[in-house]
Amino acid sequence: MADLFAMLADRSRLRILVHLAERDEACVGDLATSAQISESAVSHALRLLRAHGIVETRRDGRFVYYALADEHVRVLLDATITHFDTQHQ
Amino acid sequence: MADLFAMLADRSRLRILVHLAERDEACVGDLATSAQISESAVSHALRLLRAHGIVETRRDGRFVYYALADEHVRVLLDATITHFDTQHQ
DNA sequence: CTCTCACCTGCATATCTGTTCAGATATGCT
DNA sequence: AGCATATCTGAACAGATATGCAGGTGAGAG
Repeated sequence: MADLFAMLADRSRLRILVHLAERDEACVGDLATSAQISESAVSHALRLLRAHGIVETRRDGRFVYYALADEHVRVLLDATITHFDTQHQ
Repeated sequence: MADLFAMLADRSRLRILVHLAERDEACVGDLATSAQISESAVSHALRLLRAHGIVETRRDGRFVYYALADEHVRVLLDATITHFDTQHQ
């Protein structure tokens, strides 16, 4: 349980996950540009997320598409986002 | 947002928070024994949680009672707990 | 086969984090 | 005031973590 939260406790990973929650799936390069992180860092981050079962991959030619593996993470993110929206005006 | 998750990303703090979620409030010594952490570590943990607005304090004589500052954290914990219950049988 | 593109991986490093220890502070009691 | 209890604090150490770099892999195009 702490492990799950630990995966959400990093700005880069959070950005990636929020982008994935919005788009259903995305490839590494897109995530790197939209989240403003180097491709290497994105790759490292995705590896961790994948190892923890938070995202899953689909290969299509040269591209690897990542998506949330589990609706629960989306729910958790949504809940937290709306909390912050209502909390800080 | 990452900061909130970071506070939940530690076994000791999680234990403390779960105990607080069950009991409404508790003093440092009780949390130390029930969560099986040294009083010093509990104190450090509670200081962080307090600094992040996750718990709040009430002094009563020599005792300091801690409680969840915000229903949202309880909701988040409950949601995650039930998720893990349904996930792993 | 070679080249390019998209992505991955190991290493090094700098930074952060949690815990313990020792000592400080605060409160109540006699 | 002196003492005991409850909690706090700062320093220090060990372990974890995120990032950039340099090179490696896999897949399609020419």
